[in-house]
Amino acid sequence: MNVRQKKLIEKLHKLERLSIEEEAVIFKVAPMTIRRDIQLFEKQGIAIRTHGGAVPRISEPAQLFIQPDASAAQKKIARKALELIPDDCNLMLSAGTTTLEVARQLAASDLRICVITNSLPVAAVLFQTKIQVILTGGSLRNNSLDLIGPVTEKNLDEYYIDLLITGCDGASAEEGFFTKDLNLAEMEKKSVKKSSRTIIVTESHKFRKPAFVKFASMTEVSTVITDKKLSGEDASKITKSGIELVLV
Amino acid sequence: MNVRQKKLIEKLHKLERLSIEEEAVIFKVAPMTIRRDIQLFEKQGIAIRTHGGAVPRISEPAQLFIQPDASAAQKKIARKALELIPDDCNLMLSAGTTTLEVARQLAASDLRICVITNSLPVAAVLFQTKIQVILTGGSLRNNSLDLIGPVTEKNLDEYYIDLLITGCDGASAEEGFFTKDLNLAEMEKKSVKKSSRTIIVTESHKFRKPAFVKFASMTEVSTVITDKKLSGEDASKITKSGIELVLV
DNA sequence: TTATTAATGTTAATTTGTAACATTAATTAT
DNA sequence: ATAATTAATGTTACAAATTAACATTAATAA
Repeated sequence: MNVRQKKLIEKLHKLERLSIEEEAVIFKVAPMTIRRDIQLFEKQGIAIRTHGGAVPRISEPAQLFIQPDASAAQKKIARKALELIPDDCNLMLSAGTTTLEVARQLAASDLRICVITNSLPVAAVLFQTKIQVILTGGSLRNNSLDLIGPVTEKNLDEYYIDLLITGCDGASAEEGFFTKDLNLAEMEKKSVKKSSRTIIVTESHKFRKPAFVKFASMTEVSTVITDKKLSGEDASKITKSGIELVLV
Repeated sequence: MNVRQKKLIEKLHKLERLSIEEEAVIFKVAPMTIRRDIQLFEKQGIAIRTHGGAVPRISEPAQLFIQPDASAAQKKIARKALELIPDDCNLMLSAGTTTLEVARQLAASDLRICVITNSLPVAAVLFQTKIQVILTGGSLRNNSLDLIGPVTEKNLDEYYIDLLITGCDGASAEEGFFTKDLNLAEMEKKSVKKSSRTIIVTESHKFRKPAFVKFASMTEVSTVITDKKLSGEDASKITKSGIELVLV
């Protein structure tokens, strides 16, 4: 491994793309030499060759943090949620795809707040932004990148929470909000009780499938943000119980 | 966005590579069509074009979890550390590049243990393995992916720890082990005191630069694993104070 | 139905990649 | 130190992939 190759690898580690033509000029060697370097890096699993260059190859643990992009509806819901977050507050963001989208938009916003979360993807998105991130401790679930268990709940006692933003696996205009996991429900229950205000962010189709365990009744939440496809019947039920309903 | 394009994106989301030739056959279209699809995906930031195809583009939060590969010495040290981990124990793995390498090797091992850590990369590496992962809560540091602070320390009280494996920023055969960060030192002190045994894993060059804050004196640790470049003088000092020294 | 637009296919020219061999630089043995 | 050997780099001709321009087909609107 020579100096040129080390410098090229350094660039890859900095997540830079390599252009064969450019690097050949920089190092004053034939393009073929850079090409051979890049072939070596690909064999070593460091790079992926592109047409005319190479890009860094991301290692496996990092790939676990890839979360699918949010739907258009989720993006709109998240944008609306952001408007309801006061500056300089303690926000609890629980795990979920819609809440992750809230985190993404928070990362790009000017809000200076403190976010408490049990979701590793949320923490990852907010890492190295203006936002202070606090992770609840606890057991890492084997199927999703979030923390649950008695210690997670105990951790919540350490903080004052102004606002909770959470999603749900299922919902009902009469009953309230549901999740599929019993342990997760316990954690959500505690969060709802602890925080001064609760905003539910969820796509409207969740209202057509109540899930396993209830973690909050409708009257326990302050605001529900969902999309316009919500049935008129459900909408009126929610508003009648005095809950703020925002349709996007 | 048509059906073909949706299916191609699905593949990318599953982290699969696309081959223009293959996909052209699968969807019974001209290679040019697939090429155009892939051009679109690149514009959207979903894919990176390679020579003859495309690979999924990893999103930014995931990229934060990329940690440089361990050195040859670190790999050897980690391998030795693994031999000293009993099956069915509670292991505390603190944050650091050498401990991360221990985690990588643990992930590939047959050990069935529970790992408590304050490092997000360690948690990521051990995610979805046989190993149960517990994260301490606390504040996410802005420069490194680990958790520190009073709540982190309080979290440690919740667990019994058989063995602590940790690295250091600096070391001295007389004084003991050091770290650069005051808050981190507090956390490390507590870990050392809590755990029945402590193994230090560190490259020998750390013995030539004592760092800022001491978190453990030499007699508080059980074993030191380092490379053979350790000076004979340091080696004899360590063994004379009754500490097990393993040179790899 | 026809006009218009969008999507896909086809082709030739360009660029990039490969493989084989030539040349130079670096090691090793003598 | 010099020759022999090996490794690294350069050069060339050829193969493959990409691009760009235009032709064709399918889809949509007038």
